Amino acid sequence: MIVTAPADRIEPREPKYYLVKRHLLELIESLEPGALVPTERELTVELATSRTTVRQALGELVGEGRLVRRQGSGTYVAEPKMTWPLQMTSFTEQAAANGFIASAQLLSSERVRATGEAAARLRLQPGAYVYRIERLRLADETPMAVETSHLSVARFPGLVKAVRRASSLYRVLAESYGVKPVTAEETIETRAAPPREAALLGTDTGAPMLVLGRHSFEADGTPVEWVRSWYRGDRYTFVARLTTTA
Amino acid sequence: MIVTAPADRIEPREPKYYLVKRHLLELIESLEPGALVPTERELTVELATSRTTVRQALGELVGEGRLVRRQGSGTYVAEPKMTWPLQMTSFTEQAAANGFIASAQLLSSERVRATGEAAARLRLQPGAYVYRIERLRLADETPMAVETSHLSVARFPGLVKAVRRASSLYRVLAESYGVKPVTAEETIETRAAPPREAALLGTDTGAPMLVLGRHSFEADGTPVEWVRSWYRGDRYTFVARLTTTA
DNA sequence: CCTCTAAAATGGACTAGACGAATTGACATC
DNA sequence: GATGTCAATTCGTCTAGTCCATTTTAGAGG
Repeated sequence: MIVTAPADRIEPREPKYYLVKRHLLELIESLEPGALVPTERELTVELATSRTTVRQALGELVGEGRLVRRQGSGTYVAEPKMTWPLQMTSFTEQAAANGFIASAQLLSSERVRATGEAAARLRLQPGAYVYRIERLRLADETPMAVETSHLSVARFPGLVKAVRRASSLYRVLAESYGVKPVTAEETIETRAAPPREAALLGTDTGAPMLVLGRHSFEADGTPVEWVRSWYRGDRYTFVARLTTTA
Repeated sequence: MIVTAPADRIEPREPKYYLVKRHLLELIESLEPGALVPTERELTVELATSRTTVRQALGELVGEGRLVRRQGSGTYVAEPKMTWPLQMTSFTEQAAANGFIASAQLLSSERVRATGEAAARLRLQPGAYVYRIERLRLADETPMAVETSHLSVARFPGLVKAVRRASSLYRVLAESYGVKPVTAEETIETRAAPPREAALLGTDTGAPMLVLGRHSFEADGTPVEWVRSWYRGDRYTFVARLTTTA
């Protein structure tokens, strides 16, 4: 039994690069991770197209985590993506739950005046001071995300000193300030990688990224922090576990 | 107080197209949604670059939902993104909560033998029959997602007939079969739009998309359905609300 | 005034090629 | 055998252009 749509079915025309992409997908599925695929110039000859078109197809497959390009070397079949849970636990705990050792590399920490968005999120007067802590998050030495946290200076005096020694911000908040976020609102969207984030995460400028925003609160509803994290879209699949609250 | 990273800071070089992108971002922020931005050929002259480079910058901004391109007309500043909650409620209820009227357009419904993944997800023997229902989800007539659901034929006999009349699959499950999913695992990843999905959602092949997979279960852990939905990455920001379960 | 038609303008897809940067491998040298 | 050097190969970036599809605009004709 096959029932097709009643009406005005759109028949999209397939761009040429998409034919190349499908050809490559078949090839990828017949190979093992790590295997070398033909060079861009070989593909232009084989598929009778230009290098630009081949690169567009390759680029999408790289962005989807199916291929890895290495300049000077070649293009290879990628390892499968990792899944990463969205949970109310810290990065450190999430990593541990997945069998990784989490660490953080402090990129910068500044005391700045809150911009409109940060001030609103943290429920502060515009112009109030906030810490802006930027860290590269690693799981087993592999860079996973670039994370920029915003916290109120008035609320957490001396925070940066404590953070510079510890890898878990949540532990510092709990142990030094007695603050424990219990709810959070997490947003997810797609973005192209800026040069800096791309370099830190070992990918190319413009590669598709997943940007997570976390806005976390204490039990009484007081905002604790506002974080924006950039993850490589070709490496991670996010997983949220949902239940009926009713 | 500014503390920079201790070590080997990478100084990424900025591709030329990224300079164009930043220039355009400034322009966008100075304009209202709906405003016309210069044509590609004008930008080529103004920024002393090639059209390919201009188009790369424009393409990323379109993918991020900042610009809208209309062939034959021009490129315009886009409306802000919509946020879409990840909740254990149905599409119909989610839309209602956001003030939209949800509807569905049936694209196809087939009775097919379960592939490896569908069989595993629904805990069926490989080769068992499943319904594969493909629907275009609309909120206030605007296409939001292309949704492909998989459900066991043995478990829900005659399902497609019921679905053809109703817009809410969850309501059909509850009213006709007495089945109510209470937990779900939702995965989120980035993908480039295939021609078909792009056409259905009114965007271009290759545009960045968010692909949501939903795997839902009854209270006793029995899998109910497995769904894959394609959303336009330039239109929606997903939001998950998290709480500590401990 | 309205309607139809043709031309102009715009974005969409693609080509062929240039040059640069990173890697690899062969080869000469020690 | 170990090491350094250089050339070939690979991907990375960018250019200048062609041709097409769609939309808009201007004008001709009623």
